Amino acid sequence: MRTRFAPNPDFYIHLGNARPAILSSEYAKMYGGVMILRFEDTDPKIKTPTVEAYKQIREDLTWLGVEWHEEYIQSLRMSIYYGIAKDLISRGGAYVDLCSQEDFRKLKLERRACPHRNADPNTNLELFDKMLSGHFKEGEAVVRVKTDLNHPDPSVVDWVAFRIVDTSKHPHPIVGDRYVVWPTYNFAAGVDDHLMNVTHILRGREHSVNTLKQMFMYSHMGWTYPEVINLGRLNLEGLILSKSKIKSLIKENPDAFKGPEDIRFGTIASLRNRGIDPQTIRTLILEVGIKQTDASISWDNIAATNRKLIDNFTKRLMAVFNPVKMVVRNYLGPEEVIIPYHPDNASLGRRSVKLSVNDGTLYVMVESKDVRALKVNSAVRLMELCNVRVTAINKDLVEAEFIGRDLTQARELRLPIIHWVSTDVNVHLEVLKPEGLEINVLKAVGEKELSNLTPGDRVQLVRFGFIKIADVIKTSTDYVNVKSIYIHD
RNA sequence: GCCGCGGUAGUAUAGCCCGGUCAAGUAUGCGGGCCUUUCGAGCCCGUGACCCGGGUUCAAAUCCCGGCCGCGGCACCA
Repeated sequence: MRTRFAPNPDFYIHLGNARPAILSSEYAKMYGGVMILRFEDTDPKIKTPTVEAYKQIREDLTWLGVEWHEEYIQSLRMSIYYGIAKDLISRGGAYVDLCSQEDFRKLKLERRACPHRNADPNTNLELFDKMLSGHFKEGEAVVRVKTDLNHPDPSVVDWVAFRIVDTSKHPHPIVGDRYVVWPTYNFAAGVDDHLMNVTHILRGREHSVNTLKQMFMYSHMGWTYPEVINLGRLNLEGLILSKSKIKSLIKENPDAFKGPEDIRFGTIASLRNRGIDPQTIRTLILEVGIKQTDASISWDNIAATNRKLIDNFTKRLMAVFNPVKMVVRNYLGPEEVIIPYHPDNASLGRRSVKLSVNDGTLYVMVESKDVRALKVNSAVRLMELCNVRVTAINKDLVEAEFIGRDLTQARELRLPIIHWVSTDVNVHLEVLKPEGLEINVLKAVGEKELSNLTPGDRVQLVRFGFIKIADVIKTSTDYVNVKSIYIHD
């Protein structure tokens, strides 16, 4: 079994592109076959490839865990295409058409042959050489593959295999202006699938007519067409995948977006920046499978899958978003507590949290949401620290008294367990949370330990959700600002 | 408009080819319980779907026809 993934290197790949890529590589792996990566960069003018895109696509695929065994770049295979073209012309399967586009269209709709269709192969070969030598300008000549003139779909009728592109005006990023005669997608892909012995093609449904077109060429050449599986579109709830939409958004609001990798988009780079694990994407795509129907993946599903993958290996820390001060009188605990990073995974280690204790009084910050649930005389457990009874609730201050440290006691009293942050020893935390095309910036006070993280680290903020550290800015010894991205609950 | 492909719970998917074992499985979501450093994870219980209408048949999610809805294609783009 030999499969291939064949992107146009004109932009970043997104979740939708990941579907054929992952399935192709997975099937090849499953049957001990070979997976091919082929860059289809034969349009220097309209979908102009960019040098960065080749690199970016390789990087994204590697990150996704897609392994390929062979790699090709079509713009470096031009002489192969020219050779096959000559063969095809000699066999009478293709001809050089000098009609204008409009004239040909009219004839085609009347199901009539254009005057060049019946020229003999030698004349066509000469004309093709003239094309190659630069005799014709853009639009003056094309090579057409002979098909059924009565085919119900007009686009299939004698489709274009080569056209002229003025590469002095539209240079190709890899081969510059070396060639002016460029194969179309159907010619180049069709030829390569045969020459590369591709056995199974997995591609989007939008290519279904192309299979039909290419089969005419295959029959002229006496080749057999590979198995084709058309895949439906993949949507990602709440995120923009469309290449053209992303491009125009960035163009219209250059300051609002980071680039194609902005966390509000559905590119692979975006998902990576967002903190989604590659295995999450693989799992979901394999779950969706090879159906022809469109599928839309919900963020809930992504979050659930991702959470399962990372939860056990992710440190848990505390941060308070709408801090309210709490004083705990008669405090009989230590001035420092050691808390494991994860209750079930001891290998993540432990950290020590310095408390603000003064004259037997403990000072902490708690979440205003939790304060609202409190009543005077009710009790609550400060997670991993101690149990307290509330004595007074003022606007900006909750007064309480220490009643013990025991977790068992808290269990018996069925106390709510809330998280907290030390009043003196803490850091500022910003969480960027994408909501559609907006980004909400949530501010919090977090425990000091957050400043020991490095960008890229993922942590769980207890009772809030998972975040990915973007930046740790230490402006002075006292003030640390940690910037992060919200991943999911 | 023409050509093609689809429509199973909120979402995604299994089953459809080879009709009965499907009073429809799984994941996620939602509700509840146990457990726990959490409104998380895990375990347990519950919730919820075959687009509509005809036909074939002893029997239809499954086969046939029509309708509706959705998607794709109709380029000298890929």
